[in-house]
Amino acid sequence: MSVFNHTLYDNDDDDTPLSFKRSSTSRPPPSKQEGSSANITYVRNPKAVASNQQRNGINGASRSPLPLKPQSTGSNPRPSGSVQPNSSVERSQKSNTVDKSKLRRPHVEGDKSDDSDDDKPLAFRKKPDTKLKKVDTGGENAYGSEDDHKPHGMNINSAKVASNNSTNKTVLLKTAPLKTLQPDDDSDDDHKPLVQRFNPAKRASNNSTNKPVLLKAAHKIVQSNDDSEDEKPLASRLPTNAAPKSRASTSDSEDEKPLSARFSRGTAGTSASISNSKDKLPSNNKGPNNNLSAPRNSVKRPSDNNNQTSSALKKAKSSDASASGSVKRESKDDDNNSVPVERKLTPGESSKSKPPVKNIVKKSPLSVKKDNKTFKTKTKKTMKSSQFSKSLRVPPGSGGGKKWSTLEHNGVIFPPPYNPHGVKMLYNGQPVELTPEEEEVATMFAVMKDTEYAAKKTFVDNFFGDWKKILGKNHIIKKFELCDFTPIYEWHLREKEKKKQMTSEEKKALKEEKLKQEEKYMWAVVDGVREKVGNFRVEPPGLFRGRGEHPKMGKLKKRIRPSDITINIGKGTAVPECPIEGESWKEVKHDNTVTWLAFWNDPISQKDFKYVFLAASSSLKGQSDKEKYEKSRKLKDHIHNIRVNYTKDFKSNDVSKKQIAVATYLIDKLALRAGNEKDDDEADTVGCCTLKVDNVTCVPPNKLQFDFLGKDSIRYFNTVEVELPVYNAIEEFRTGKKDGDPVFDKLDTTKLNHHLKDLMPGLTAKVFRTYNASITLDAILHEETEDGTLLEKIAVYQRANKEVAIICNHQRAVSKSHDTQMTKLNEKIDELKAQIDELNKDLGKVKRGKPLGNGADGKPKRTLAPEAIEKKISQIETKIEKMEMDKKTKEDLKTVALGTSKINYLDPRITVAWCKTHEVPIEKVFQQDDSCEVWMGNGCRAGFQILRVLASG
DNA sequence: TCCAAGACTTGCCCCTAACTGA
DNA sequence: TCAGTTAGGGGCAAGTCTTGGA
Repeated sequence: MSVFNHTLYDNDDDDTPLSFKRSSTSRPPPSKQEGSSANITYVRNPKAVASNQQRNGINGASRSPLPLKPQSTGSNPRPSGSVQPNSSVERSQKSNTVDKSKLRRPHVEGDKSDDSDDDKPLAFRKKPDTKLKKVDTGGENAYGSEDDHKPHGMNINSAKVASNNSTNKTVLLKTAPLKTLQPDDDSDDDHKPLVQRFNPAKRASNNSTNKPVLLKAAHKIVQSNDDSEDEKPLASRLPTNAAPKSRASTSDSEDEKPLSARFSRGTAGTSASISNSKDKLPSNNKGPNNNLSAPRNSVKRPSDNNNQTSSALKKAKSSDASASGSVKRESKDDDNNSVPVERKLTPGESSKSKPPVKNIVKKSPLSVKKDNKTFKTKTKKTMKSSQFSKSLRVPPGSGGGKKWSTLEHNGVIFPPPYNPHGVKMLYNGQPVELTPEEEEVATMFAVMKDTEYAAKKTFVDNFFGDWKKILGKNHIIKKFELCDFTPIYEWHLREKEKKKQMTSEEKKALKEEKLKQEEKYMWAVVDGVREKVGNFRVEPPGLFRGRGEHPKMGKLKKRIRPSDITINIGKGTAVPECPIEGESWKEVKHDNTVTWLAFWNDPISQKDFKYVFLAASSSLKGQSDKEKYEKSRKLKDHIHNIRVNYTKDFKSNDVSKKQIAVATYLIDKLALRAGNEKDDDEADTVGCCTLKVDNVTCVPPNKLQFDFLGKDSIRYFNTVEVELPVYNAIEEFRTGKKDGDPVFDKLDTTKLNHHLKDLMPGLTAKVFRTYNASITLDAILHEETEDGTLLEKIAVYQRANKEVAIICNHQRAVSKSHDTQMTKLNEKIDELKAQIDELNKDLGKVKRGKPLGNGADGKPKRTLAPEAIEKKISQIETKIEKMEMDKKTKEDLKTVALGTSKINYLDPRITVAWCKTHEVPIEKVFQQDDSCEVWMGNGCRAGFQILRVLASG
């Protein structure tokens, strides 16, 4: 049965019916969409429609409570001096302007039902009223906006935005008080995600301007003057939608630039900030992992019985006794009851005989003390601190609810023991005899010879320190400088080559053998349903590859043994047999309040754990995702009040309040992460709450330049125009502090989230990211999809996906073959152009009745009719056009990682609705997973699971 | 209330199978 | 058919956020 006919949402946790509705005037949705009320309906709700109808003017700004700040005017939104096309990348990008015409843009029609920008992605808030055609159903979209949800802050003059197209643009994020909203006010910006606050049309045309920057901490310093967009953080590229022409334009108004553009540019040019930032590396520089030629698992170890039980290992959970008993090293008697999980149920069987998955999140009356206690506490807290006390639901993953009733699995599989190769490394020019254990670690380092890690002092020092412990005090090897790992490295290369040279039959046989060994570990049975296990393989030993400037990089990750591992299994279910003879699990638990199947302490950081969970396609994960997106969707009902609230507090005399307000503003508008405190033994990265004085620069009159290393040491560099009170507040927070001091000294994520929960139950900082990402997708799809070819529609989706990735600053390293590919494309295009020139000459000759002469091969050319030659020319021109498009897409996306946002941030219901409305086969967007027998597969863990969970109900 | 443990989610890169075009 | 390209899965690091104990 088609997914579309399923009730996608039961909304049991929602007071209102799903309102991700949408209609399309141009193309009525297939009748099947209009199923029973039980079926999901992606239709705009009447209310939203009404509000849209109130819109007037092309500029959505008309409704905005606060007029957008006078940003630059004119058609050339490009901020002056913002972009400095110094880098080759930037130059190339400029030359490769995107043919935005390929992307359908919405007509500016007054029919847009919902004008509230609050419901739109930030980037779009500024957008004029590119009205999207209302879908026939007139329902609201997934994050459908309602009048009362309109944003009041961050409004950007859409007109101005529209004119923006330059790459370096500052974003004006205004927060206007709600009260200022007027019926006709176009200030949709407040309700829209940042990206959307800009003119979509412009955005569309601006794609080319957005250039990715992948700057990892580990990289080399980026030249401050380098304006290559590639070297700029994605954030800086936000909605720079400058149409090609606008690029040329010289408007200096940063205000008219899309958020993304606002960041790096204006200031980007200012090298000072760049150079100051830690380790800013050119985008070309790959992360530390680049160039790793050695297979991670290539290093093996002798199967000695080092029972290095880590006494230091901490207990996973002290209280789990509640929901489940904890049994240390359960006797093997239990094993007798075990029947291999994989044999117990086939997918088909399981679904027939087992309880519906949807029940798993229900709190079981049988839950133990812990559950009760947790629940009580939660209730108390909620009632006490939140006006939304009615919502007491325990979120999945919070540890408070029963996650399953029965759980069976076969444990984990260990990497094979190390197999010594016997190749001797050199020390001081002399071959050295190493024991297998010593050789194993030496090999771990040797295979990383051509990676960036090998050149890092921290990495080398940590490796050598740990290796020396194994070598012992009396070993001949004393100094790293005298070590020559080349022989081992060369052996490794030979092994790699051998593997490469294997015939496909040999490879296939190996693969099958591996599959055979792993099959039993791949599946678990949860409440009678066979589910895939995610990471059932225990991590092999190796050298820790921390990202950025991680102080522990290079340290030895010791081999994990059964005695390090705690197993979680259903009570009364056979305990998985320990796969290593003579050894046993550290502990066996029966905790049904958690979803992990096993865990061990992280060998690098003993206080952390490594868990074995079910795969992303499992019901548990799906349910969790569903709740995540529901929470995000609910935010739209609160976003207006939240914005009013924090806008009010910008000028509060209470510094704590003021800091919460400003931080919330930044998280809302810039999709920053919360920014938890970090230990000294972690890479020095920050998020919103942990921003340091030197991470934010005030650029008069009201711009803020952010330059910091965020998660994974990815650089966030963005210059954004903010409301004056925010600017003033940041200036105030920085006053009297020195570099390295926290900007928000009265704030941490706990306080911030506590405050957010008062505004909406379950609201935390990260929900804003999901909200803005999904609403951005929704808005772009809604506004830019028009009738057209399938390819054109998919291009719109990809563009939307890209916008989200830019908002979230999801970057990737430029692929090693990028330059080669571009060169080849250029050569091909040149070649085709030459062919056209030749054909044009031939055409002239033919028309004049002259002979064509000989071709390049020396043979006489075949005479063709003029029509035939013209047809040929036309075909080649089409080909060139396509190649130019490919080239541009490649360049545009070379540093943008689309996958992360697609998997983690985009509410799949929006995609489903869009596909359904516009007749796009879902598999064009999400890979089908046959094993799951559902149209939406692993490519979208959320989508798949949501549908699966709901379908099961 | 604070803080660390604990339990997840998010995120980037590598590898490889599948796809594409010559 | 084959080489080059793309996209998804796997791996594992690095975040967020809740819980529970002192």
